[in-house]
Amino acid sequence: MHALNGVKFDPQAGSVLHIELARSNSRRKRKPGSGPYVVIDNRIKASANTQETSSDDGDSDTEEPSGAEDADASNKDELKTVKSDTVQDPENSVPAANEQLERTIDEGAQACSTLFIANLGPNCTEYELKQVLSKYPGFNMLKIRTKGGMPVAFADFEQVEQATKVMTDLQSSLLPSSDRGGMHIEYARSKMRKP
DNA sequence: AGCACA
Repeated sequence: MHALNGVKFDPQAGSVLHIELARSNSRRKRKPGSGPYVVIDNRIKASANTQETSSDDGDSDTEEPSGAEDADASNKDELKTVKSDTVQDPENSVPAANEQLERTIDEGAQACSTLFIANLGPNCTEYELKQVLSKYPGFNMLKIRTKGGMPVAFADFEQVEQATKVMTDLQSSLLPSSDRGGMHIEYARSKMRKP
């Protein structure tokens, strides 16, 4: 099949590559060993290909008296090198100095009163983590969620500074249940962000 | 790197 296609079309036409790829894709559509049900799909693809190839078919057209078929440049595909010379930086303008009272270790995250704790041990319990966090002032509540893999925790505090204190203090610290290194603490991701 | 509840 593919050999016939390559011979039939002239290499000067840029559409050859496109047609060959389409036919090869239709061939790959056949699922090996799937059974006779695939025949319907093959028919549909074959009819579609016939319609596509009929337009570029090399039949001699006597309908047009001018006969300027060679001058038709629709099939010519010139290789154009697309260059983006001017790179516009979208965030070039710095609006103002950040008025953050707290110097955040992770500058990318927005400070908030809820901490996101990850890199916990596989069997880290909420009780164990709560015992550590409850030593700090302003501790509100703790939730542990186990989504398939490793558990993650959310610790909420009264004030942002209190959460920051806990984050900087317990950062990379090991729990008795930790076996994958110290826990990783960030500010919890909030839907409310500065525009 | 991995971000849920209300």
